[in-house]
Amino acid sequence: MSRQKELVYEIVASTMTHPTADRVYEEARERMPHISLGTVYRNLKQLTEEGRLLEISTQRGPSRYDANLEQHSHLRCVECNRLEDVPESSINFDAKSRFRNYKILEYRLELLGICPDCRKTSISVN
Amino acid sequence: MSRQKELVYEIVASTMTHPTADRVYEEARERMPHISLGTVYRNLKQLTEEGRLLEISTQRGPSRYDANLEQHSHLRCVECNRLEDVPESSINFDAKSRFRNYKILEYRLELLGICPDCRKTSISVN
DNA sequence: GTTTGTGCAAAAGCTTTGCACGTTT
DNA sequence: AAACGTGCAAAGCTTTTGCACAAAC
Repeated sequence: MSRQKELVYEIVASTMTHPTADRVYEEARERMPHISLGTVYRNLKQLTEEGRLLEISTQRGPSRYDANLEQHSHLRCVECNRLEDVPESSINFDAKSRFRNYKILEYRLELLGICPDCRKTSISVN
Repeated sequence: MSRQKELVYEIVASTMTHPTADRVYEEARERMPHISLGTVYRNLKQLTEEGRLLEISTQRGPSRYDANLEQHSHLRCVECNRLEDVPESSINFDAKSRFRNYKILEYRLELLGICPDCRKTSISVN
């Protein structure tokens, strides 16, 4: 585990905002000015493959990364793109193991909505 | 509604495979050889905004399009990338309208699994 | 004739990759 | 010195966009 990889992991793990690769890059440069974007992508990919991070591809924009490995869902505000965790316990879903002869490995639920802050400032949406 | 737009819609609506933009383009060219990829993208986007199509962005690869407007989920095979519909009735989910002070507009559930065909040919996965 | 949509090609956004070099063992 | 990871830059893939022209009204 190189210093760069460690830094990338630490940044994702210490952030609540599910940062994009680019955001991780920005933060990483503050502590390691010569790190490259390619290295950030490489390490994010490796960490994801090793199961230490989760890649979240939402309906819009670049992938975001998450160090919370528990099964949970995400709630994205369609206006500001903020991404929040939703714990598994809030969801009631049964076809976890098998469905239509597929072997289910995992499921991804994305809720799309307007967050409290954006609801305040938008008139039309209730 | 231009002839191109009509064709794009018709191709998506008549296909069960949730085609990508590129796939729609390939099919469209068979019937309208001078149609451009840009036009396909433009029309897919418009049709989506008009609510006549659904854009499905899966965990991997380009967006795919769906003319089935009923609330339903998708089941993607992580091996062959095949994408199948899952009817709403198979899923039990309550936080449809409000959650954590968000206004929920819609939710997206992506199931990841191995389809029957791929399970046959892969030894390790059961 | 004005509006609208098209084809084409260039650009933009996100991600991966080739390569030479530096580090680690 | 072999194996591995990096920085950099180029390339790749998906999608959007500017523009001149064509089609529709």
